[in-house]
Amino acid sequence: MALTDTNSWTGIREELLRRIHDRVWEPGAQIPHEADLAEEFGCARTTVNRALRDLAESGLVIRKRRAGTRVALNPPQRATLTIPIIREEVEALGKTYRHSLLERAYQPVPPMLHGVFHASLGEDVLYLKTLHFADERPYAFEERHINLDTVPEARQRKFEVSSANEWLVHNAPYSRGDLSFSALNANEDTARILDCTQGTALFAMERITWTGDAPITHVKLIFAPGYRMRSTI
Amino acid sequence: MALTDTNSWTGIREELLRRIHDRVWEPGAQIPHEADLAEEFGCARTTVNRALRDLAESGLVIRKRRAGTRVALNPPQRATLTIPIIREEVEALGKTYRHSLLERAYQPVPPMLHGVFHASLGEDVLYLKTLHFADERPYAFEERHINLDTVPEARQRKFEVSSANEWLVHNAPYSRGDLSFSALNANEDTARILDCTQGTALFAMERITWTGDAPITHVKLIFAPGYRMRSTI
DNA sequence: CACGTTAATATGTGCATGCATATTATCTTT
DNA sequence: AAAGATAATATGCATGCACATATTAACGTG
Repeated sequence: MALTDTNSWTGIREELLRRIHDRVWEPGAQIPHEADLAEEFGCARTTVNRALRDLAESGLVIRKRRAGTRVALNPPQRATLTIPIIREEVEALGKTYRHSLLERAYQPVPPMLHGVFHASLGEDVLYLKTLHFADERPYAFEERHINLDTVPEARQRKFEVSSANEWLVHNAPYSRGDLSFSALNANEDTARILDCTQGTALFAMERITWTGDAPITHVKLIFAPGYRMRSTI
Repeated sequence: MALTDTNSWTGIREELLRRIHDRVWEPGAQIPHEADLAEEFGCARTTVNRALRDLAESGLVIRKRRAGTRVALNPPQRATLTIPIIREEVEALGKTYRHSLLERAYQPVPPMLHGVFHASLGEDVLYLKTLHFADERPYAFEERHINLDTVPEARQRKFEVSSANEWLVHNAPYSRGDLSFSALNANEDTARILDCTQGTALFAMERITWTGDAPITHVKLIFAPGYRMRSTI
């Protein structure tokens, strides 16, 4: 038995992981209580708890009070992806970033968003169209709606120097958000803006952020051809 | 000062969050040490530690030994997305799932994967082409390479009844993986297979999983038109 | 003054313990 | 026997303490 260092919580986590991987404990099976494991590893229950909590967080085991801990039947395949600020993403590629504001207007809430941005908001929505460049080549096209009820200060901002994204990140922290990714064919407009041929498959990301119950902003980002969003599990 | 319940670690986390959101502590600024906070909240240092650890995990604060804790300058926008087993995803939509194995062959490692599946593997790679259906309509097209050095048992499997994905999830747990998403235009083959017109923008997901240093499998999933991958922040 | 050594300090983590809480099993009561 | 009250139990969480470790600041020596 290749013993890992079993008196650190990470060590214990590794050992538990090994037992799950090696099917010492089958999927769905119950594993010993914290107290027993603590005794086996010769450590405090707190330490085992820490390890189990961590495994539960990553979805590998399911814990319920009184019911005990069991190995997850279908270990959900979770990936955490970091959505960077576009400027940083571009600069990380070693390219110079620039953005240009194509349009800034006060618009009625588009029908698509009536469900989230309550229709009662009337005209109080700021609409922004921005193009992000990497080394002077179009990188992503952004359409954004900002809820002025939630973020009235946005009215004063031109968003010409610093992008709306960065400003909002720093000034209107959100508590939760919905995110979705899709593929779409470039229409005439986006093809022109992103400098590609019509019909090209483009990667799109849509996001709505909220603070509490109030929507802050809706963004749709359409990336230039060839974009890949990467992540690790 | 709207006081939250400050003698639970979650309560303390909320209060700290509030101070960050309300800019009591500006981005980049140092926040008091655990000991001071513990005294202020009248709780044990451990409890404050727990709260701070959690905030650090979600990227809102940066912690360094001796250097202290400071509010993150650019709170990274992290999203955890769960990659479901296709069958479950389809069934969750209330549709009936079916898959069909289009091809099963032992192939040399494709050049694209030489970097990961070491070329020395020679022919020991199982290649699978699978089509997943939802209510008898194509849902996703899957191309997969399985490293038979790592998972020799796969040689015995036909993968006609249970899909390779499910079998691998249960029989070859991975320790890490690379994931990427992109958009592509349907070529003649994929258009035929997914029953759409050539050129349609399709959402694709690529994934390589490893156990330790040994690659297990590479999958490329191309979804039928209209697919959206959703997540929450 | 440059550079390596040492001390101070903030977080990281372990331990023993006790109580809280959710959930299940068991024991009543009707 | 069905329904409701009660006890048992496994995890969740807080406490106080001690020591480990990384990092910075201060110090001292050539």
